[in-house]
Amino acid sequence: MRAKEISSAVTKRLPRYYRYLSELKEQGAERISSKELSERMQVTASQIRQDLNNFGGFGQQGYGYNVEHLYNEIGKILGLNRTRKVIIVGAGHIGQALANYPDFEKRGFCICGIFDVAKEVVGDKVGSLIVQDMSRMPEFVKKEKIQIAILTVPKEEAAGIAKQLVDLGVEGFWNFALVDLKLSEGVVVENVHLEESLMNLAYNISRLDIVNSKLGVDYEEN
Amino acid sequence: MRAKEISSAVTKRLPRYYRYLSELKEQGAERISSKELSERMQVTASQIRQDLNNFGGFGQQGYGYNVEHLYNEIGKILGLNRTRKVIIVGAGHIGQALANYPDFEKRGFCICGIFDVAKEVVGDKVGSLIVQDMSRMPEFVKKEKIQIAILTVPKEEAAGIAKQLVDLGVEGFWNFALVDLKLSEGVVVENVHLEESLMNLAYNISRLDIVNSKLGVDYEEN
DNA sequence: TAGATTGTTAATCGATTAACAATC
DNA sequence: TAGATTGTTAATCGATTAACAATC
Repeated sequence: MRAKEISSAVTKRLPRYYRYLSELKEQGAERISSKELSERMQVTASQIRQDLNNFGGFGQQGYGYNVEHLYNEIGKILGLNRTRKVIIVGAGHIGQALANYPDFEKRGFCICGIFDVAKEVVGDKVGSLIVQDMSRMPEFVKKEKIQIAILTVPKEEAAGIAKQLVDLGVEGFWNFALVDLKLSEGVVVENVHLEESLMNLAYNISRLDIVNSKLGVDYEEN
Repeated sequence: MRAKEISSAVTKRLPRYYRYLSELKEQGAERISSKELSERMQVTASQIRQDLNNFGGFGQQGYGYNVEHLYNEIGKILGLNRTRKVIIVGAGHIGQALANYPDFEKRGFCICGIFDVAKEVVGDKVGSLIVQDMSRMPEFVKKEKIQIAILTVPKEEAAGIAKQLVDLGVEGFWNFALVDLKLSEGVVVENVHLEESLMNLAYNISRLDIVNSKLGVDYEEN
């Protein structure tokens, strides 16, 4: 495998391809052309072919792509064939909701612990887990060789906890805390900043309101 | 206000500016230059000035930007000064977690109802709300003039419910269901596709693993 | 006034789309 | 073989960065 970087513009589209292929598979489709897929996904066929060719020539001229094969290949590219050990740090509402999310295992993510500082929740059952006290986290992470941490702690705590976890060997974070974690080079952070997503919605709704209130009124091109 | 479209590459960065300005405000900063902000945010000063100038000349030569003023202006651009009525559809784990999320009000989002089909949860208290039966949703949406719906329902249900809500006057969706909603022109959809985010994390961790296992081994530039 | 920093134009860079020869 | 559709190169488009005159 070569060291060529593939742009994140491309790689961020892979999960969506994967999802559409999964649907096609369920529907019993055997093959799909970039053209037909492009119509379903509302992107250009050109983009699909370009994207896929970053990873290999999965298609065949005159035929298109074999659905099952392409699905499996993208799964491998995404690393969904491996198993990874995960803990959840922060057993608040979001942390608990994620702990109950059933599809982690399907993607190779094995949630094997959940931690919190609050005495009120320590000992509670969440999904199939028992909330443990935060003080037990370091030993657990080391012993179980935890690779990924889901951070659902207040933003003030996030940076400190993340740093500690990196020292304990954690390589990746699914970060729900509203801070930009600045960690060392070889650590992966995937942010889920719900509040920013919500503001995006607010912005787009506002713009819509303006357009609506303008309908029929002057439309100056200047 | 003119009809000029501002690219989403720009508008998606606004919430992050807003967040950094909020922090600066808390820290008591009165003014900030694009250069200093660029260092904090790890973007170029040029980009900051370009982005802001899409909306107006908020700065002053030789001085920079007034923190409080810029914060307020971006808040207005994002439409955070208005109040919007919101319902949550789907009182599963995520729906309940969001209902308990305290910061909605701060951003002008007033959660005034939560609905589900499951008899087991109807009547339960969630945050300050009582889960209502789905059958009562249409009347509620119309009477309360609900503008936004948060969709936390299974992906199979999402499209149908969204369509129904649009007919009832809903203008925007915060969509947590893993489907691409295809709705009419003037409807806003902001997706939170957690599973796709997770796959992104998986991809980046896999790449990291490959790099690590290669360290010290041959590094062919071809 | 001199120094700082913006707003804005021009240059560069990267991503998307179009086109088509290769080939199943 | 003829038709379909890929893989890939070239053209276009858009976004980012650099540069600098304007000005506080």
